[in-house]
Order: sequence, then structure tokens, then C-alpha cells
Amino acid sequence: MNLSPKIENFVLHCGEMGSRWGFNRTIGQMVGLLVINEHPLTANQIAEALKISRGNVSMGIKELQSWQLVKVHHIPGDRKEYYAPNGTIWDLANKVFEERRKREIDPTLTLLRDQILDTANTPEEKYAQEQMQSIHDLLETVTKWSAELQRLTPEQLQSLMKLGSSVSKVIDLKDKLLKKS
Amino acid sequence: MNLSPKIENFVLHCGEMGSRWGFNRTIGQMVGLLVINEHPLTANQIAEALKISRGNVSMGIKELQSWQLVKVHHIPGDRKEYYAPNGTIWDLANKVFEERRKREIDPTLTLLRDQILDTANTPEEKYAQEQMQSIHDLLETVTKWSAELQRLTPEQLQSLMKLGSSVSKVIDLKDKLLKKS
DNA sequence: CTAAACGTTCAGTAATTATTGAAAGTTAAA
DNA sequence: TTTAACTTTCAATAATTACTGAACGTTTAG
Repeated sequence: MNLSPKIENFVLHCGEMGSRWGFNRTIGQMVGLLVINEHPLTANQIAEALKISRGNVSMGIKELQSWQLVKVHHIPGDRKEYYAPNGTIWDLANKVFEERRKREIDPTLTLLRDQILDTANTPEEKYAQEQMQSIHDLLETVTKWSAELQRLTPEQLQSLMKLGSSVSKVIDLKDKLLKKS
Repeated sequence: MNLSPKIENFVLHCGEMGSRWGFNRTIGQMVGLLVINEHPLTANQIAEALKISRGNVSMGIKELQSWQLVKVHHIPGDRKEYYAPNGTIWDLANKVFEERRKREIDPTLTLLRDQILDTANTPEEKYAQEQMQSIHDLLETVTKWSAELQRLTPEQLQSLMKLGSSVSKVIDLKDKLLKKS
């Protein structure tokens, strides 16, 4: 398991990105490695390629499974587990979004709702609640939108983009149609 | 500068979120504190409220300024600097997105483009390039979309959401209109 | 000019997070 | 049942990241 410079470069970059997207560097590299390889890899191959311990691979895989990002393959007559990405690039990105929504946005929305419902005792609390309401509305809007986008196939999205239409134009169209009907 | 339990709760939560959004916990708390307070705060007030050192506040403010998230106020006859959020909640969110795009997405796109243009020497590299192409397309699509969304006011977005229309319906409409014309 | 009031920097240290590797767990072939 | 081939776990430790506080810089009032 020796990586070509090109592929190594990509894998290292995935590591840097991974640490900004909710994983650590090593786990980012693992995803990169799995994505870039056409065939599933064993834990030992991963350890060798990334020069990390076998135990670390095991923990990384566990973490990735909690994000639903990898799936396990088996080869008849072979007891090793072979790991591969759980879906297309698009699927993986969706899963990360979805999981982060669950872990970060949803608890925040709950907290904000609780605070907003509580009565404000002072002018400071009044202002605080208004701000929390803004954050709440923003998060709700963004999550609803991303849910909408996730429903589309990448092809749908791209064909829309390629039409060169801006979303605001589409919204205008929508508004016009609604007024007519 | 003593925080009410309600507000402290919010600020602590911002700390947790901050560490998942590209800052550290303390900086997240600083943003929370500034956002929740109607009036700008001095560095000492921030240090006292969050129970951190004066030096740490200075570093945090510097970091937040590099993200364009705070602005400085001055009161005539007062040498202290007063810090406040640089815009509405919506503005702040946009700035974070924008900054992360610059720092993370753009360099990734550059790397991917370089690799894709390079000639593939082996079948593995061929497959690797295909995957990189997918990632490239995904990132481009997502950034273009988020740019579109950023152009809209929160009101526009929310009114659209409240119509109960899914984006795919809007796309269908768009397609129909294009065929007719 | 001096002192007071503020902001910044950064070396040292504390806190947190990631990794290793040895031990224990699991499975299945012989 | 034993053994070999694999995976998992986790305490110890390494690596990274964040924080403090003292020293220094700057500005202005007296």
C-alpha cells in the first residue's frame, strides 16, 4: 500500500479538511483514502498507507460508522473486513450535513426555543430574546433549505445552475405564478 | 458584568458551537456575549463576564476581526474600545460562510483542478481523477448555491419557505416555463 | 515629562485531543 | 479444543491547542 504522490497529496488535503468539518485529521485522511480507491481496503492497508497504528484505524472506522460514512464488505473465504465509502460523494456530503444538523443545530434550536418561551424579566433579557429569535429563525430557514437541496439529485442541481438562472429569478417566477392562480 | 443564568446558558452554548464552526470555545462565547448584549462591551467587561484573562480577550478580538465579525465603537472622551457584532445575525452567518469558503473550499477546488488536469498514468489514477471530479463538481455546485442564497434577504427566504413550496416544485415550474418560451 | 489607562504580544504552562501498543475479545478453521 | 487471524478497547503518553500574566507599546491628561 504505497500511495502515488498525487494521491498522497489528495489524502493529506482531506486530512486538513477533515479537521475543519467535525473529524480529526486522521479520520479525514481515511475518508480520502477510501474515496480515492476503487476497491475496498482492509484495516491493515489503511494503517500502512497512512502510517498509523492498527488501533487508531479501528477507532477511526468506528467514528466513521457513527457518521454512516463507511460500509463493510466481505470476501467469501476471507475473514478480513474491507471498508468502502457508503455511497457516492454526494451521499457522503448529505450524510455529514444530516449528522451535523442532528448533533449541532437541533440542540441549539431546542435551547433557543426554551429561552424564547421563558418570560423576560429585564430589558436586557428582552433584547437577548429578540436576538435569540433571529438566530432561531435563521437556523430554521437554513435547515429547511438544505433539506430541500438534499432531496435533489446532483444532476438536477447542476442542470439548474447551468441554466444560468439565479435563485432570485426563480423566486420571482414563482411569485408571479402564484399571483396569477 | 454578571450574567443572568439564562444569558450565561446561551453564552456557554455558543462556546460549544463555536468550537464546531471554526473557532475555539472562548471565541464562540465572545460572539455569543456580544450578540446578546444590546450595547457594545469593553475588553475588560468581556474578560470579567467570561472569566478569562485580558490577554485572551485581545487575541480573541483579533481573531474575530480577521473574520470581520466584530466592529469597534468609540465614545468621545473615553479611551476604551467598545466591541459589537459587525451586523445582524444574518450578516454574521454570511461572513462566516464567506470566510470559510475562502479558507477551505477555494484551496480545495484549486488542488482538485490541478490534479484533474494532470494526466493519469495508471488505472488507479484514472479512478482517482473521476472521484476528484465528483468532489469538484459538488463543491462548485454547493458554493454557487450558497452564493445565491446569500443574495436573498432573510425575509425573502422565509416568505418562500412559508409558501410551503419545495425547491423541486420551483424547479419544475422553471422547467415548464423554459419549454414554453 | 510622568503617570495612568488602555491595548498587544508571546514565552511558559495548562488543558484538551489524538495516538500508540499491549491486552483482551471474537471467530472460524483444523 | 486449540490456534491463528483478525478486531476492539483503553491506559499511558504524545501532540496539539488554548490561556495566562508579565512585559512592552501607545496615547493622553495633568
